[in-house]
Amino acid sequence: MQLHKRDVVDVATSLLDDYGMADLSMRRLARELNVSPGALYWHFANKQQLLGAVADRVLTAVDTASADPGDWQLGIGSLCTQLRDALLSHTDGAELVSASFAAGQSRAMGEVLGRLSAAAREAGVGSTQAELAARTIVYYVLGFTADEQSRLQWDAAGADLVETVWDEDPSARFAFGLRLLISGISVHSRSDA
Amino acid sequence: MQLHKRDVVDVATSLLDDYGMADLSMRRLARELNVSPGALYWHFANKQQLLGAVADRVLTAVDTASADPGDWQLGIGSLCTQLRDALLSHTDGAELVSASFAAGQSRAMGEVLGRLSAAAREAGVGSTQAELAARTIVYYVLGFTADEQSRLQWDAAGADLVETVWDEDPSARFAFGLRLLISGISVHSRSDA
DNA sequence: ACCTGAACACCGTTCAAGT
DNA sequence: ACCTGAACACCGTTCAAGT
Repeated sequence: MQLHKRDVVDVATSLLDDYGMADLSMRRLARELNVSPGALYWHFANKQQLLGAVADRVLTAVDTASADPGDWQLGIGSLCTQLRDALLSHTDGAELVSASFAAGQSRAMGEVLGRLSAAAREAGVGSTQAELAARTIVYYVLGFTADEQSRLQWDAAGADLVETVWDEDPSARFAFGLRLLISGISVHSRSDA
Repeated sequence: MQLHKRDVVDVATSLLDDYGMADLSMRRLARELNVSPGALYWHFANKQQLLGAVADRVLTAVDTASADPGDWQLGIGSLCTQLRDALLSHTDGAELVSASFAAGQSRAMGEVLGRLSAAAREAGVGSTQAELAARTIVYYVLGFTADEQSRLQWDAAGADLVETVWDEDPSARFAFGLRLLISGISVHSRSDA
């Protein structure tokens, strides 16, 4: 039967979950799909584009279209929490989405950025600065979660008992950084431009 | 004559500057040094460790030991500006340092983190939160600069005229995000813990 | 239109053996 | 102690040729 983009992304995602990014190669993916490596290049221009599609699949768990909550601080908080949860629910999820975002291959991250900008404008900052604030938040969420996930996966792999202060209540730690950013936005929404 | 770590890092850095991360391979590096690939593994455990050494070389331009300026906001600002400048002065510098930082292979980034924590404590936040604030700043600087650099390199390579709002005064844009974070730290340094 | 086969030009890492 | 040679087990991508 025919190979469809959907099947490719499905299998790629399960490969990611089971073995991580290092083992998510075009050749291995083709093997798993029982096609030749070249077949993938009929459906995707290159590996980056394929990874972008997998990133967008991971991000389907993030609701980027829900009605505005009216409270911008809450809006940012819940969106970022959803984003972090989505990344943590796949092996190397943060690394994958970071790379795809950096390469400009994730449509979904574009939407996240849009929602965050909207929230910042709602807070009362100008639209140029709202875009900047949104990006700052994204850098934080991706950086924090990639860090968290690499530690999680590191001491899930045998290296027990190394749990430092880092492993205690990551959600609270995550929320703290977010509060820092939200406070910053608050400050810049009144008085000075 | 003998191969020393210093020579390896020297040549690796010039390879990075001339061809970028994608072409900084162990085999290519060995070729350039007129040794066999295996020789590198006498001096470095693996590629990650070697890249960490190159990252630390890039970061020698960042002064992590200067006397405290007394003004923590200025201290954070100048350190981050130095960091960004250092990254921008090597091809794929931000990507390299990001990866090495994530892999825990950069001694220098550890020192940057320490200096930022100290500045946050000086601002009046608790030491646990100071560590978090420092990481948040690092995620921002690395994320912003990697983004900036990839755009710079992209439209240095032929794709002219695509200059959007992104390319106008990146330094001012960088400073804005930094101000956001510094404001956030200010807020959390008084009243609430 | 969609895929195979086979090639091209590479990788990182290991390790017996040499000096 | 330090390095070579050669191997192992892979990569991403292209493209004529097949159906």
